Amino acid sequence: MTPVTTIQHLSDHVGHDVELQGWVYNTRSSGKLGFLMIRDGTGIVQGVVSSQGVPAEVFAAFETLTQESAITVRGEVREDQRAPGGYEILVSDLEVHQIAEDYPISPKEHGTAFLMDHRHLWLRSRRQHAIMLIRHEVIRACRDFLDSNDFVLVDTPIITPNAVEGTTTLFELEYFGRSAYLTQSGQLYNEANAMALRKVYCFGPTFRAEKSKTRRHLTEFWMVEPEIAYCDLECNIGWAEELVAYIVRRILETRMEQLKVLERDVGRLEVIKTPFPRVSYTEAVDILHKAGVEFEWGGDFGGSDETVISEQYDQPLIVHRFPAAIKAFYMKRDPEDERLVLGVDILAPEGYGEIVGGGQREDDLQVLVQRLEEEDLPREVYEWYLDLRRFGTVPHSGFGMGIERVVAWITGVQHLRETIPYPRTLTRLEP
RNA sequence: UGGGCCGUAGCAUAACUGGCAAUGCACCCGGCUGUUAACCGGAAGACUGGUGGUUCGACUCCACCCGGCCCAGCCA
Repeated sequence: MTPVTTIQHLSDHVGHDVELQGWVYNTRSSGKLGFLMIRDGTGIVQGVVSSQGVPAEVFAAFETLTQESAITVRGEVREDQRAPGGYEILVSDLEVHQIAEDYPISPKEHGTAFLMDHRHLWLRSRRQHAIMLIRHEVIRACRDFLDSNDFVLVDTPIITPNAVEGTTTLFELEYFGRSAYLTQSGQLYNEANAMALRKVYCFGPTFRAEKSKTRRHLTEFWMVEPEIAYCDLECNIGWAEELVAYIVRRILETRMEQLKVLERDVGRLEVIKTPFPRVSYTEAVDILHKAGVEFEWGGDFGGSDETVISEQYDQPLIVHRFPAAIKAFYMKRDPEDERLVLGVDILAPEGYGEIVGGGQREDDLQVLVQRLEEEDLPREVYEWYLDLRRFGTVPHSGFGMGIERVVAWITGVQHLRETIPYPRTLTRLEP
């Protein structure tokens, strides 16, 4: 009985017969010598089919194979310098489960619109496979880091009755005769959960109906949001930078092969270490001025501003203490400067933009009520949230980290749409 | 929602100043016992996104429509 294995474990079987279950990635042939690239979901390996070494019907079966046909092959694992990857299978038996019809994605170049229309098939390609493995590892690293530091996963609702930040566009849905919205952040619920369980996080999909058409935006994306009771801005920054550094370290430890497939310059990742450089918003404005960028204190940074600022460093950059006017109502005022709030963003290097946003929350009932009024937000729907300031209010902080932006930065891909299996954007709902 | 660009064979591109729509890949047929996105030979495949206009003649110029991409705003 030939043991079944997977391509990622082939090196354990050199010199022995194995069985692989997979799909045809590509075929080549030199007359009576056939080369068969086999893909099995864990990797790609070359199979060699010799007309002299196999029964005639096996070689005939090889000749019928098309791209993405489903097959089982058996044969001896060999180490061979001529094989891509260094290992190959000397095929002795080939079982065809299905001959695939004309596969739309050829090994040559395609446009992104075409590939996105075939996203369900594009995921089989080497590059997308590598991105998905890294995405998985980024998510696992987030969970491992938080779990091992005594954070409790407490889920927050996807369907919500009102906006977290009134101004942002929400996806509205009909909920048994009344309006409801898809969540754009679990934060307000996180704050309640932190008062119950001290250190918590939520991890789930987030929805923004913004009409943004840039490579940095999706309408549906995944976010991990930690929230910590008895934690000020400094404490919050510490958690955020340790999380980011942990993720980078983990990917370098476990996914070097995938980073190679993506031709990522890993030197840019290997230098990442805490503490990250910090600048206040006001210092960041100075950086812009010194770089010759026209920018008025009080405004929000645009994508190109962020790039100019973060390019001064080879580390993720922590920007803190923003003007209150450009941040949400729940951000705590800076006791040392009333114009500012205790917010923090982390900008990824190499122009990948904001990967983390958060801050210390306003814990004073009167100030919070006043901020709601200033923002013209309906107080009734926030009554439960205000309860958190009536019953044992304490300093607390939290942040959200966008998974796709982190994956884009680590993998070095240009567009967020390749970092999620089925991207949802302004112009794309299928497949 | 503004600004810019683009729609040509299944895919990726070309066609100069308005004059017979071309090349590569994929598919099909044939050749090749070490290929590396193999290679060599052959065949097939297009009302050039839509509607109208200018012209002897439109892939090419003009108007409108449809679809997409990039940039900006907003954000993670």
